[in-house]
Amino acid sequence: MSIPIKTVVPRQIDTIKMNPEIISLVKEYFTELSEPSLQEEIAKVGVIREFKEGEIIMNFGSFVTAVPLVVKGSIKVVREEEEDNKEVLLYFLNAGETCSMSFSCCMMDKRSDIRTTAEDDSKIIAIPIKHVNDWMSKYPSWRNFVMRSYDSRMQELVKTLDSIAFKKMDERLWEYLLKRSKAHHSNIIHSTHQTIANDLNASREAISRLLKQLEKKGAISLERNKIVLL
DNA sequence: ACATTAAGTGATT
DNA sequence: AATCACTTAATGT
Repeated sequence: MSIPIKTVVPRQIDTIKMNPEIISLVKEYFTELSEPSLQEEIAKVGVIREFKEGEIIMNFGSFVTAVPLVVKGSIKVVREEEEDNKEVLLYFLNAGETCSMSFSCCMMDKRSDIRTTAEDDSKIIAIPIKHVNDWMSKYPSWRNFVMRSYDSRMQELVKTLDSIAFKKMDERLWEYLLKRSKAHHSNIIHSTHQTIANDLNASREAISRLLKQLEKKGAISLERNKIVLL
């Protein structure tokens, strides 16, 4: 049988289709981006991408080609210490948020210092970087949005910094658990003690013991691969 | 039933 | 609090 070769339909430049799904997602999760013309542009150039739980979205060293607007799920942002292969958990990105690191990477045209993985099944609107810059001068709300996400991310980082510097492991663990349950909108956390230990740069045994204490206090209950906050 | 992986324990530094 | 050297428990094949 012969299959007719499909010719590429030439696309009119001035009438790129808007993706209506993107418009409604922006309206729902990024209310700050209120200018209709901005929303339209996002709907034209944005691409919806979905990631399965555990999937690596961006690895170290790769060039950042798009800025993500997270609309569903949770994304884990991690930095690696070159020397001894250790990871530092920077933060989780949830719906309605964006990655400040990607802004700076794309504006400096730098390779990524970080790795992002889908903590949950996640969905993002990917904005190709060339627009990210254009919109900075074109749309005040976009500029504010970028600035504000820098600011809140900075605060977040300062918090984790002094958590590491001044807090004991048990407090850090508790904060970590709260953060994760919040990110998943669920008080059930699916994770091994080993993974938690890696995120907090602690040993597995230490985490196991601290979790046991929390269980005794009645704050959580433990099962294999599962922690339930009470 | 057996192998593999996760979690628990105690001793040592 | 880390590391080691186990043990025990849960799960996958």
